[in-house]
Amino acid sequence: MNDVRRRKSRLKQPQGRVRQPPKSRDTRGAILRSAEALFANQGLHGTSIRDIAVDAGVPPALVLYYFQTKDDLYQEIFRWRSKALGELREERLAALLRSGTKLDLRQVLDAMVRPLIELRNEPGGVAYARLIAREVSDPSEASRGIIAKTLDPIARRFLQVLVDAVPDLPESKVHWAYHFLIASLIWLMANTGRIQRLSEGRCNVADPEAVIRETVEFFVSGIEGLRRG
Amino acid sequence: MNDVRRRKSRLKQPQGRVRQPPKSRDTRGAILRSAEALFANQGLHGTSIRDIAVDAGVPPALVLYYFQTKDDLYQEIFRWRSKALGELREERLAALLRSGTKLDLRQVLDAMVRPLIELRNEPGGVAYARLIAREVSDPSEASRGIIAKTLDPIARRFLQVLVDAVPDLPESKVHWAYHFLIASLIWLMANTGRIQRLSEGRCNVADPEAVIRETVEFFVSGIEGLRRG
DNA sequence: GTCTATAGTTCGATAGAC
DNA sequence: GTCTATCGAACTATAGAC
Repeated sequence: MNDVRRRKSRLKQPQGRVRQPPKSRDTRGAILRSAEALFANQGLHGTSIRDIAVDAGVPPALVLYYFQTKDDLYQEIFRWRSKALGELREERLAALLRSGTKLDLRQVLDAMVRPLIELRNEPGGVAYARLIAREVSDPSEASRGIIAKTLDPIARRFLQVLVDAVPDLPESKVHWAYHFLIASLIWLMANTGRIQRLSEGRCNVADPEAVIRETVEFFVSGIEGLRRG
Repeated sequence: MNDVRRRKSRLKQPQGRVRQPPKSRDTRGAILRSAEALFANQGLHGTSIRDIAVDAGVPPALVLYYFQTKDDLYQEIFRWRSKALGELREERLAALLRSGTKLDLRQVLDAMVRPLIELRNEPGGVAYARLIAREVSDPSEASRGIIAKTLDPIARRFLQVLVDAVPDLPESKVHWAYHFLIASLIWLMANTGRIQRLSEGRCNVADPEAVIRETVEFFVSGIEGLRRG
């Protein structure tokens, strides 16, 4: 008894103490951040617990003290990160729906694109974006269910808003356009350096505003073009 | 002496025999095909030599008899497959340039899209497409150099043809459009099932002709739309 | 909470019989 | 060419001292 498995209690941190000392050197956070960066760049199977421990500056056993298994750690990164991003995206979507009956295509696309591209402006955001891109592109991700839980619900709602924003276009066309946009966002989030390499600087991938502008502009153009027939 | 490392000689197969018997049960090919499928679905690090051996129905030692290391096997898949695909794409590109001075945007995009989507029509093509998508999306692929060697050269030439086909559009806009198209192709090649899931059948991903038609149509629309300003 | 030490497994790769 | 057997290293995870 006194089972090792009950670790949910640690979610409310110091627990037996009302006020923690100078900030006890956030070990759990350090592990999460190291894991995120390494998983993003080398993948789940390409990263060992030792890699993470070394990067975080802790012994390997401590990694499994905070997160019971490697897979739990992997999942926890998404639980940890997806909350803020999900809420931001919900907010943008709600703002769209609040703004009256007339849905502006450009605004819809901006609301879809901006939160994902602006991930890079926050610490660790580049790694998290890359991790999402990796997970959503992995044919074997279904068993983990991360995408189905964190991304699919809001994706469906954006998709519906997009359909409503272009009522005179057949639904299937809107769906295709949506998936081309999703693909482009994933590609931008993976950010492997190939765009920079092939475009030889003509595409300023480093500037988030430029990326958002070009992306929205192109997909507005594509969708509006389909409307005109 | 009698070094184990000189295996290049096996590239010209039976070697000491002018005519092989009934077709000696192509072991090397079976290993390549199993490896391709497993690497495509589970990744390089997610697949073990034992996995491959079991799938191919041979003992693990035989895998490393034909391919000296796991990484060599991985590389060899691309050397083996990329030849035919590369030549097909070169052909399409050459046909474009032969057809006179006036480059038709729709034909250029078709030449880019079709060979990659039609990969699925050949045996093992789905797995190879998925493998390309995985490799090109991996931030750590640079060390292997596979993309730089097999994909980048022809990508640059298609990019140039596309620029020439839309002379009245700023180069940077053409580059952005090109990368959005590449992203969409990668996403279609990865084929994780998410398009099918989110579109609930409205996008017929299973039909190659439909995929090509929708893709070319949308990107023609996007690029033509930008021209009109 | 943090650490050392290590159990138990699986890995890539090799040796050598046939 | 094909096989069995196995080495040494790396892996995930656990035990237990502090």
